[in-house]
Amino acid sequence: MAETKPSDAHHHGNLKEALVSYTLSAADNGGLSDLSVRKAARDLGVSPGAAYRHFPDKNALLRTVASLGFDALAETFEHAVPFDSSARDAKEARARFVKLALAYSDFAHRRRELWRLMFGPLGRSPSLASGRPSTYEWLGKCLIELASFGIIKDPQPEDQFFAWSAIHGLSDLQRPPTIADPPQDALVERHCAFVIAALSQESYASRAAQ
Amino acid sequence: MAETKPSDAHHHGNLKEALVSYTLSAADNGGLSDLSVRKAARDLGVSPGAAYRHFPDKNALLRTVASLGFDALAETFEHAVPFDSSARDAKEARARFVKLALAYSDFAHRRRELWRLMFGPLGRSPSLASGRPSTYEWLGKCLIELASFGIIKDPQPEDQFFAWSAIHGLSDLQRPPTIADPPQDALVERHCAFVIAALSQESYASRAAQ
DNA sequence: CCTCCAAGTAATCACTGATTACACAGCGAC
DNA sequence: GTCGCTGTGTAATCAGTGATTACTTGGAGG
Repeated sequence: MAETKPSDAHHHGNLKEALVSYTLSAADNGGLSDLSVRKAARDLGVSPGAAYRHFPDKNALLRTVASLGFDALAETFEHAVPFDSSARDAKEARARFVKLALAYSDFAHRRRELWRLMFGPLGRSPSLASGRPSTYEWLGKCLIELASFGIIKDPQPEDQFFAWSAIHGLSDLQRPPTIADPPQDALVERHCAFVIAALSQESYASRAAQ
Repeated sequence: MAETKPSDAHHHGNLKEALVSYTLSAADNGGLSDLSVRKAARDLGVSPGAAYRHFPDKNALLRTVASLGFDALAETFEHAVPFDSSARDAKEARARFVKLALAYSDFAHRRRELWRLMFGPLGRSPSLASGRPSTYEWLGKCLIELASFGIIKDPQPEDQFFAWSAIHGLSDLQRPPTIADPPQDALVERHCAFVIAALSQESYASRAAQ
């Protein structure tokens, strides 16, 4: 049970953490595609097989890193829009929503490879560890705030998903094909305005269902 | 210049095409991740090195396949919403828009690995060959139709990009985290309604700019 | 007919993911 | 203390991979 002990234990110390942070920094330096377990071990001054004491295979390592990616994203959210605080007026509610979207889009842009890993076939572990609220919950909170000031109607689950989709899609595509290098922040703000516009309408759902 | 000749030439014949279609079918059978040039060559009854006469490296093959993916997507569009026909009334314009979104989302769902390849780091070649209109142009046409019946306002480039983002994000995420197995078509329709709602508002852009 | 060149082969390099048998430190039990 | 056990790392090895090279082949064109 010495796994949680962060000091150097006997041979290398905390290899597991070292491998993870190595991979993480590889992702942030554009070197994820040519990351190999062996190179990581080499750079960490350890034999190739050692890594397999901590991860059953390479994908397990990548999955762990993807999971940490979600933690990092939550941290970004927390910095941009503290989860425990609340907007005091309509303008601030709007601003918080935009800030959240900006944080998401920025993350996707700055940490592209990590982001791809997170939403690639190895990621997708819904909410994951760390006790932090998930993107989805964070977004939900912002929407409820917007609703509380009458900016949008009461958010249903599908509204929340729509908002997420729109922001996620924007972050994935990053730029319209027709414009080379758009002012990123303005683009995100514009999209937020669209989302708010959509969610401020009377319920299409009930109208269509009848 | 025998490269365009589709008949069997002398040794294997059209290896290039065979490699491409092998890769394509691998992608459609969930075997893209363990595709290897050697295995492809083996299954095609050819030596490993032969492939490198036709593609400088593995990524080049994958890029070609990604490009074909965009062609296939355009074909799907053409089947769902023929590019040369037009809606005759508002209802049909709406229906065409929904059909386009459904085609997009269906493609992302049914041919997931190919789709991931297309929008992954190897894809992204904007519009590509085959002379077909791109997704972006197709969408633009649908929006213009919607506008022509007064359903939305005149589509600006940013409107078009917003619509694409929303549909793309939906297709990438596929389902809200809270719902296990949503009725896919209804979900897409709902999203389309949201997009239309957003684009039917007076221009937020000009209002914000002033 | 003969030459030339696209298209394939065989052999090889460096490297990778993964498994196995082994070594060794430090801990608690006795 | 020493015995043994478990966690952690090593060394060696296997099968498979992307890629390159030198060599062969077979059909089309002069």
